[in-house]
Amino acid sequence: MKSRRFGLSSGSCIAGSVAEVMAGTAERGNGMDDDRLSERKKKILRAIVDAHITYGEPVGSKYLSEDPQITCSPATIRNEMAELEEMGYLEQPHTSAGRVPSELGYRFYVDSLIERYSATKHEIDDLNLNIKFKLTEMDHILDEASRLAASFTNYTGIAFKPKMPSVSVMKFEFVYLGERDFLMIMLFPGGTVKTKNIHLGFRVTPETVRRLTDAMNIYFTGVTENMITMPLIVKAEEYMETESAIVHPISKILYETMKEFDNSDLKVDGVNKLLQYPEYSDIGRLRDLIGMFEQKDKLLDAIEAHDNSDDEINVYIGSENAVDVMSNSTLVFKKIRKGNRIVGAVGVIGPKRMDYKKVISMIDRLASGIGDVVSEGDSLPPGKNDTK
Amino acid sequence: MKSRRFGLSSGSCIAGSVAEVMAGTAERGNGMDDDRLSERKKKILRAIVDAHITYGEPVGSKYLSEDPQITCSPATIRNEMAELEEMGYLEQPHTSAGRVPSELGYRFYVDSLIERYSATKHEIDDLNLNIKFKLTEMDHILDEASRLAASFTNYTGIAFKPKMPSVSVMKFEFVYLGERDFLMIMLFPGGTVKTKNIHLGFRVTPETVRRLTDAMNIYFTGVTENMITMPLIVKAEEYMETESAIVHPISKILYETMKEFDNSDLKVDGVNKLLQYPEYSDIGRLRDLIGMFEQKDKLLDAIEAHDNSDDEINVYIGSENAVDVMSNSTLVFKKIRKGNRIVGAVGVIGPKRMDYKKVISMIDRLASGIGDVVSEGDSLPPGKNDTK
DNA sequence: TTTAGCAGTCTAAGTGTTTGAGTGCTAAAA
DNA sequence: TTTTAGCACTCAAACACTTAGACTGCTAAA
Repeated sequence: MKSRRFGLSSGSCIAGSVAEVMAGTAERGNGMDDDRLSERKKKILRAIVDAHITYGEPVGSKYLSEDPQITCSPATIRNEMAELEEMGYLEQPHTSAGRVPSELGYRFYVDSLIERYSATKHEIDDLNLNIKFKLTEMDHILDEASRLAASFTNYTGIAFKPKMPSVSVMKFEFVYLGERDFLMIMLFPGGTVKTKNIHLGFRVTPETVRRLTDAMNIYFTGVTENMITMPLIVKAEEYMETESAIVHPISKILYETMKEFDNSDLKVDGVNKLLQYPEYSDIGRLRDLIGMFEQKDKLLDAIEAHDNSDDEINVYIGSENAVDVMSNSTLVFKKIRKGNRIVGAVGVIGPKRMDYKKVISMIDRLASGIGDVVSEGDSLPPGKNDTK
Repeated sequence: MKSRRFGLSSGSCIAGSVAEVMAGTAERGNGMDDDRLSERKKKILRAIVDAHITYGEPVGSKYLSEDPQITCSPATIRNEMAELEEMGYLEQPHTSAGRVPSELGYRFYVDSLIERYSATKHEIDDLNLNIKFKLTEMDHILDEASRLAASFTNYTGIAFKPKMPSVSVMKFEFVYLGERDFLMIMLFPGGTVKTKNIHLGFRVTPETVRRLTDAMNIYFTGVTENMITMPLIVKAEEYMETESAIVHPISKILYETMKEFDNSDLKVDGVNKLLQYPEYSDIGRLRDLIGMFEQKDKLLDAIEAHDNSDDEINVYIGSENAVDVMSNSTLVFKKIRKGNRIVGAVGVIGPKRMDYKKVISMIDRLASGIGDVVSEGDSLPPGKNDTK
């Protein structure tokens, strides 16, 4: 009965041809030297990782021997597996179980695979379409990015916005609504628009609001958060002459609005996707992980900590993650570049037994795609006519 | 060992004095006649519901006999419980277990309790503060409402926006950004502001944009979705004279924006809260329920279906819900009124064994509080100075 | 160096037993 | 008539025990 578990995919060994030279050297400096592995060992290791990713259960020698790519007998495979285990690539949950990839095993798999998977044309089109369609204003990028990541990979999606300490308003606009109410519109670089409803304790005329527009555009455009000083406010007040009282509340709101950029932020979407994986069928463990999504600081730290400068996909497997509730999960993310600035990151969290091929490819494209969309107009709003 | 399970709260019987006359008649017309219940039966039933809500396990006669409110012996309690079971208020998971409230039992409890719980002062203040602070623009009301509901009750929060078929723009505003780019700002009644980035295939001057502002304000304010007709567009085009080409894309965006109001929408927050309840420790069941949150239509139907006209809290216990994956859960929600229009609903979903006292009180206040905030300016934006 | 065969290990599943919480019933007490 | 004490009964949960079978590692032959 148990042997049926892998029966569905007798050809589930990695599709590619003979393993080429590995992609670069291993990133995380454990000095992993995959030259130590014979071709046959590599083949077996990959087959094990593949099978385990697909079925989630330990992989035995008998099953492997049925793989057309592997030509030797179960006994030989057992010998090889014993050596792989000794070398740290495999683990055995218990004596009479098959083997499971260790974190080092996954790492080998990921490193040797990272540069040569390509998604299907359909997937690419779908993804690009979604990026174009959904992501047009910075405001919602995080939301949509995490949602896309979740829906395209079937793991929990995360999207991260770092601190952006020195934003400044490109242009102010005010709309008079009534005696005590008007609308304050701030345009930021990159197409972000923030709108605030202002309700005053005193009356203003449309003319005052018009002059306020001038004053703000003269004195407060290009001004970053910590450049809002008393002298500047006084200047604006002088400009407003008798209506100087309006400057103070407005500058306060401006300050608060700019402060919103100064916090890093993290969106998580598709937590429920994890429910389908038996790894998280232990409610306690699931709760721990989800608890971490709630106090997002930890995850933020985890992402910000791994600030290696390269632009590549980051894959942190199990205990490679600093946070210990993630020691049974994998975090994959990639930074989003806009020109040469990092404006965020997007990725997924899932079981160590993650479909790395797909995830890496998807997150790679997603991050690049978002970067492209966001960069489209660096000083002008991006987007086609179908915006919001 | 098992007797310890209720040991923590020997006084967990309902705090109130002798049960008063029940609040109104039972809503759902099964003709439940609680005059059939003696005072003692009521007391026992309440104690059972209370204990079960707190500890989540069947309640036995011995435990009840320790309740200072209940003066008779376990044997008598057993007799009473047997009768309550016969009358349908209690159920027995198996012969040698204690009793658990049936749905009818919960219903009795809810109906007899619904009018006389009051939250602590601290809770009320906290809730009001949060409503004031967080909810100022219609755009984010759903998000925040579901989040508040979840965080104040510790169950999954939901917030619902019905179709609003006949909204119209109060005022248009355009901001010129560059040769091909400008910003379209639409003010809707109730303080909702929608901003769209427009990127044109041709060039425009600031003057064109200014005239467009006039044209739109003349012809398209107060116009509902299905009133955008060709004749109206032609009129606006005539007004724009040589720059008439701009009218078509703008009116299309207007139409699309107004259509956004014409869909009902549902936000769910705090799904993970359910993890803490043993009722959902069965991953399969949890998955079913969460699956329903994903295809929100069902839940929308469930809420829209229960369209009884009263303004009271709606409590749907177990199979009272139309959707069958919810047959083990309770849905509590209340509609949000703005003046005399229903603008949404807010509520929670949790186990049948829900802390009804707290939930009912909280949702009641939350819905009213949101209604108040939203109503503040019916034709003007609401909110104090600290908006967004 | 590879392979077949075999003994050994260990989990998962199934079975039987025990424990105790809780009931319903009966007969005595109030 | 109502309440209570006592007792026999039931059943789920916990535990111990057995069995089946999926693997392995080892050995000796190919």
